[in-house]
Amino acid sequence: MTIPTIGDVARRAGVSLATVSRVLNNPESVRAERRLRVEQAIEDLGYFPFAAAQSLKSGRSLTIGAIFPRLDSVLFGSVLDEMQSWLDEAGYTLTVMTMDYDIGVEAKRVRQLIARGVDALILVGGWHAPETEEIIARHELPRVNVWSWHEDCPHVQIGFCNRAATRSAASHLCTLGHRRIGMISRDPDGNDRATACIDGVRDALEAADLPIDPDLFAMAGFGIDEGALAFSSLMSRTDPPTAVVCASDLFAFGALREARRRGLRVPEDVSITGFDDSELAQITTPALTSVRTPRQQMAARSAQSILGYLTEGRAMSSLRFATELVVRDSTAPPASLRG
Amino acid sequence: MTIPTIGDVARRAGVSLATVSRVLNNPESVRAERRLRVEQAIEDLGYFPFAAAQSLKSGRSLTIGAIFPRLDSVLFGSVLDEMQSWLDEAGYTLTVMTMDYDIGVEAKRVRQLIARGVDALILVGGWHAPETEEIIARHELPRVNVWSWHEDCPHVQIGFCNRAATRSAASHLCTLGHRRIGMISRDPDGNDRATACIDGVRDALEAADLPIDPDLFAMAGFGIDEGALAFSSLMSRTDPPTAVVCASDLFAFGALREARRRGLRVPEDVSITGFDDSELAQITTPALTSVRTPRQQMAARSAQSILGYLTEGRAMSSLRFATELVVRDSTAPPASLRG
DNA sequence: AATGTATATGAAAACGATTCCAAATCGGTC
DNA sequence: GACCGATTTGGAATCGTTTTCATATACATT
Repeated sequence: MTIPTIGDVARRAGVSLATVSRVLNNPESVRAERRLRVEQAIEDLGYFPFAAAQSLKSGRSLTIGAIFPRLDSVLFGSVLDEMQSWLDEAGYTLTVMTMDYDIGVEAKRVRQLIARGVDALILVGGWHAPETEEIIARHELPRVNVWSWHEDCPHVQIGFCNRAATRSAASHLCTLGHRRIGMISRDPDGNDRATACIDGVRDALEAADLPIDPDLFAMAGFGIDEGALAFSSLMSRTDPPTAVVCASDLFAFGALREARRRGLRVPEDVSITGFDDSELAQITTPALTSVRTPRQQMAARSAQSILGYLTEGRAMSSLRFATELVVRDSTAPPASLRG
Repeated sequence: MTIPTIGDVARRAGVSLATVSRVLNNPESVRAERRLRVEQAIEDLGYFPFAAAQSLKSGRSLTIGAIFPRLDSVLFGSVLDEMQSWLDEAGYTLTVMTMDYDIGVEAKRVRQLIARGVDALILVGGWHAPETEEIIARHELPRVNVWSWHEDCPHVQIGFCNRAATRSAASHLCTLGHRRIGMISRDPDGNDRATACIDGVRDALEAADLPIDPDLFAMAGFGIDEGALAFSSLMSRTDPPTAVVCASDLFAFGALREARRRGLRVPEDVSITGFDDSELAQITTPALTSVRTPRQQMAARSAQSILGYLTEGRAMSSLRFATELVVRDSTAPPASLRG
């Protein structure tokens, strides 16, 4: 029970190593009769090439590396599934790693992926550690930033404007008449999406001539529980907001849960908006007003872009998708404005 | 700007390749003075070993392969995060692939992972294609089946009894007085978890002396929408069930949504149970009665088990975790039994 | 049938690491 | 200071592929 190599195949088919390799990589260049013999031998032995050896010799691995904040989120999961399916057709494989919103960890992951010989890199967001940029540049690795879009970014980015996204949510609340608007976002440190989300809310407040109260900007790590906690701290203030913009649906779900626990009605007592428009946003009570982000498109286009470059040498280019506020039942005018 | 190899390091440090390799893999065997020189050279050049070459020569890749049905589910995502974090400490990396509930695709993935030289395999469930078993055996690859547990399984399995899990949900409904109980599950074909889930419901019905009506066992593919559809077909019958056991929380969420759309009250008009007890189960209205599955434990123990084997040669052993029915607000006695 | 061109094939040299084996160096003892 | 055993070191083979280059074969043309 030993594992067959290309040599075993060659011996069994009575040809040279080179011919077997050709049958594998460039079948038309081998005369039909021998090709069939080789194919039969491959079949008989159950042979398939050892990727490490291929990678060592050819310098490519048919593998794309992706580094995501985490996997335990429907958002990233569906994006990965979509990317996989595109890459699959072209014979490429995705290797996924996580960095838990820490660009230091990200740098380490990039190194691991490069050590593994990935042919391209997909990173989330536009801010990365200097070592990260340095090593990517040194290896001249194609890379795409997804999930964000900045005017002045020197790299290929396939994403959307997070700032415009939360701006639309906050503007919606302003238009409804809210004057004290809170926010729950991730730590903006080293996270361009969080930073942009916060800026978007400030934009809207400024445009509506509302004061910006730093105390109304709460931070949370990840997930429903942390969202609930942050919402709780916001609503415990002596002068709580009448509406809260959440930078993720999960935060909003947590806020919803905490509101119910406190006996606050949504949207009568407090309006809540989410971010991402996950499938779940439709099934909560009340259904969640949320910003729809172009996840499938980002996934598909970034995969296609990389494949185009890798297989046909086509230049990669940046792409900016629009977001859309999906208004449902979790937002309404503040109590003070209702009859 | 060229990528340094072990040879470049050796040249810069004025030592042989072998010495650099030793500094990397067995530092104590190199005298301090030279070791420092080598380490300095590694630092200067930003050198790190190319995994493909290491893997080719050493026969191991420090990589574990995992094949999951899909990634766009909080369930699998959190499990992967947990596994990653354990493996990480030991210097191992997880390569994740998906098979979309198709054991034929799974067989292809196994082959891809083996071609990539993974040191061990994590598979979901106990049923796999014959080629899958054959190739794993041939390569003598350590492997763990997670997510299910069968009395007679010849492989290492770290999971729980799916049959007992849905049995507990269905029994709960029987105890509440339901006599027409429906079910929404995945296609049992080639899926031992789905099969076991269905059997569990039948067990409970039999134990309660209730007839088994095949028409009340609906099938759905994946996700909220398909769950809604299946629920819809169940409730469109002339004699619809008064309670529905769902083999996944997502199906249950879909059922909840569809129930609301049809003006059915949950649990007054129909009871619904979920499966997995995802975080979201607490935030729906009504909160979902669901079977809690030991996802974190499965992840942690399977990672530990594999690491124990790989790094210390400890034998791997099977592990069976318990499940627990978490009763919330989506289940109640049927209308016929209430005042 | 001889020639020339185009196409198929094989031998052998890489790719970048690890590791066996033999040679060199070390430290301690007489 | 020479010798011994133990420890460090380097040379070279090797892992399984791909690919270049030279050679051999096929086919078309006269």
